[in-house]
Amino acid sequence: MPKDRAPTRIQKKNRAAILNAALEVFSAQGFRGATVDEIAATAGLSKPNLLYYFGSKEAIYMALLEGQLDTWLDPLRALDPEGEPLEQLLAYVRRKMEMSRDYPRESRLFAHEIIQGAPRIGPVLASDLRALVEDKAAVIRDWIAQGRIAPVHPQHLIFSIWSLTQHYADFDVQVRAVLGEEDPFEAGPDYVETLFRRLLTP
Amino acid sequence: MPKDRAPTRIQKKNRAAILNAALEVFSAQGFRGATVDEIAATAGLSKPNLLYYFGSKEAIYMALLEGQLDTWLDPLRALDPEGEPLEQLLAYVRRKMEMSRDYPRESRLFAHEIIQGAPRIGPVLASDLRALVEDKAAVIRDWIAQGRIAPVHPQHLIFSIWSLTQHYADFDVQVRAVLGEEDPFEAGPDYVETLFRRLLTP
DNA sequence: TTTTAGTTTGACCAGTTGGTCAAAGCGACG
DNA sequence: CGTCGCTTTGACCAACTGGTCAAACTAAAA
Repeated sequence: MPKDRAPTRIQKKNRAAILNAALEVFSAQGFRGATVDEIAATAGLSKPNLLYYFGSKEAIYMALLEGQLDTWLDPLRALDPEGEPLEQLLAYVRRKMEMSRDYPRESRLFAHEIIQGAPRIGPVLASDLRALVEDKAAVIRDWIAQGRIAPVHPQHLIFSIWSLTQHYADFDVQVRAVLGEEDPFEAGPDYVETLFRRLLTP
Repeated sequence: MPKDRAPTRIQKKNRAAILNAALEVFSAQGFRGATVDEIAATAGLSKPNLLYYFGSKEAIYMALLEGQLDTWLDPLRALDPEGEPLEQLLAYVRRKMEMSRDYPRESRLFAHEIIQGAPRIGPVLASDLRALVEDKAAVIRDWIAQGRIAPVHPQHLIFSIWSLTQHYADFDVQVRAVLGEEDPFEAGPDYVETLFRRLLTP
């Protein structure tokens, strides 16, 4: 393993390649379904070489999850208490929908982890995620109190945004199987936006 | 393995125990994460004994998926073209919500399978599921044409019902982590029903 | 061109896992 | 009670998997 100096050019390149390969494999197979060999092959490295950069399968997985967590949470963080309520919420919905379209692997990575009971990321959910959601829920409650959006349960509103948007990434095969030729992202974003507009318009 | 006669009393009991144990384990760990040993232990049998009833891990899994598929689809099948549109759709939503509360393991079993790209159940999705959804989509289109519910994309409507309701089963840990003490099924069903009522009321 | 630090790999290992098999155990019927 | 077919299991195996290690190799500083 490299010293704790500034990372080499090679280190940067290989770490990035490994994390990308790991995202590919973990998001498709889950933690247990993935093999170190497959990740190494996808990254174009030998297994021992991969383990030279990340000490264990677990270490790769954790680095990946942690690295992706912010990307995951940023759109919600961006919800602006000072903005126009409906516009803010619909922007969040739209952003999540784009992420499902453009970064489905990231979504599936978390989906795998959470369905299995979040054995590794559970604590973060109960602390960071919960705090963030509570914070934004307060904002939503204010908006409701001011009569600027229709009254809804804030947390469940957020759940519904997550579930509706991430469904298009996590259950992609099913969605496509049902739609056949039609691209899910043709009518999907409009449908979802309309849904929340009708729900939230006072 | 037993002959092809009528199943013995013991056969019935053990097959049922195995399928229940398999549901427990597969729904928590996914196909690859589950081990035959663990399923056998959960069922209270030795591994060779379990494999006496189901020839392979794959066979248990397939039997489980196929056996559960109807339970899975029945609520949608029950959507009555002759009924009152909004009432029919909300009844479907309510039913799915109850299933998420009462049978979360079944929901997670399918969630695992589909997130991984439906490697074993894919064909069924593209044939049976697609046909059923197309059938019900036609009914919904009629209702819309008659002005009895608001105009929405029928398939995406169905996706949204699936995603919203199943979210409470599949992402249970996350939902509970965010809500803390509050039971998800306290406000959840009302929230979801309101959402669809506002969306669909013409 | 040395030297040194960082990089890569073939060979190997121990634990796990799906699956087999012969032999022993057991229930029910004549 | 004895037999016959279903049931159960201990012992075992081959393949796979995460991880180790010493030795070979390479980039780049001295």
